[in-house]
Amino acid sequence: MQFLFSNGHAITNFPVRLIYTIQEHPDTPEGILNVGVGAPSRTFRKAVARNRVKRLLREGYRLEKPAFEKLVQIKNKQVAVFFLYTDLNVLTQKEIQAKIQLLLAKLAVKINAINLSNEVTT
RNA sequence: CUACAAUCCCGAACUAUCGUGGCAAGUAAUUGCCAAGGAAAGUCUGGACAGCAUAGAGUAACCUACCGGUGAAUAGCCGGCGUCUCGCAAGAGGCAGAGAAAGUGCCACAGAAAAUUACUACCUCGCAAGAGGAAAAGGUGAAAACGUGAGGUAAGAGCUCACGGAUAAGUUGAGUAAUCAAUUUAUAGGGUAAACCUUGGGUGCUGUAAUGCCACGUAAAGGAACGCUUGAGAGCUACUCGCUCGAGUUCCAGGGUAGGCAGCAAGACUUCAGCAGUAAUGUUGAAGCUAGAUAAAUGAUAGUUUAGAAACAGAAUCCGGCUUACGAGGUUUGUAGUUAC
RNA sequence: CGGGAAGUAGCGCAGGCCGGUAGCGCACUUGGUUUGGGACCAAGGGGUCGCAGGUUCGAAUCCUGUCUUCCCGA
Repeated sequence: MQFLFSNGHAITNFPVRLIYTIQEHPDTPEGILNVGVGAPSRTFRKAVARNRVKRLLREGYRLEKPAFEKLVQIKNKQVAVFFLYTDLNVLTQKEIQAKIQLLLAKLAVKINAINLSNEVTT
């Protein structure tokens, strides 16, 4: 967690903010994908609202998961991703899903780019 | 009928697809079962449970305050007594409901005076100034030394008497008791104890990140101060005395770890029915097993039912109570308005 | 899970222990000063003390409950 937040890069599609790190797969039995979701207690004071936002983010990721997971597997990377919700107004499930889809597409582009540059240097 | 306030009930169900946490079975794939609330909230309280302490004395601090019952316990609940407010009444609601006759303090402004009072007025003496008596009348104030009438007196006064009211103590009767009724005696002291305080009763301290066990790792090194029987420091948990232990203690800079298991889910348990009790509640029988995570689990989509599905809101050791928040519909009660008879 | 503090004028704070008159600074309004503005001088307006209930003759102050905000320990 600490490594992710201090060294990770961020992409924002308001109000969803995605923080990520990409590393070579270390050949450990740990998973290749580590995912978390968060809603700050400073914006959402009530526990019910925090849970609601986290569930929506989780659901949105779940629906977009299969394609993204396949890509990471092919490229043989270890990716850590954290979704943060930064606005007070809660959007509907469909809007959040669309935003997450866009974010993951951007991230996929970055993963491909890293792979290419690595191939060039080697 | 409408609006508002209070009161109690309820806090959606089902199907399909995908997904989350736990438990059980299985080598595994997988399958089956269970999965937030009436307040889970606030943390205002009472306990359970756990650890530490448990020679003693004194002081302080805190809590509590009509009676009986209930219950593990309580500042809860039920019933009663007293008292206050509202009301014509019936009745409804509130009460921190011991002591002001142990002591100290305070009572703005007004008023002569705010507690052993005397301005005007009254009476006696005196030409007057003044001295003495008395506390009825006036006015001020939230509050001015029991109220009415008669006697009495220089004028007056519970000074005396009659009736009535208040407080305290005693006796008799009713009641488990608080208390009530009757009666006798005494008293005349204004309020404030949610001012200090006094009296009766009670209270060890800390909290599940408690606590126990397992695993892993470092620095058992360095610097400073005090001390080693001429006693540093520690314990008896706020303090003092006293008692006991006692050779290390405290600080600085720096280093290491931040994992797991138990605690932790069958209980003052839930539902239904009977019985006892005015009630709170108790008891008997039957049936049931009903969350257990550790960044922290219940969601998404589509459809059906329904008059409607919208509010407040998410367990973290567990129970009892209190308080606060809350949609729609319904129950009961009150207030206001309108319409009809 | 446990402990504590605050709420008073548009803003920042006193007053609270020991009850009776709510005040200070900045800001605001008016007037003066200046050619004009700022600064300065003088005068003035504005709050019923977070909310509800109680004690008292009387409550910002005392007591109880409640709401909101903030801080601390592990």
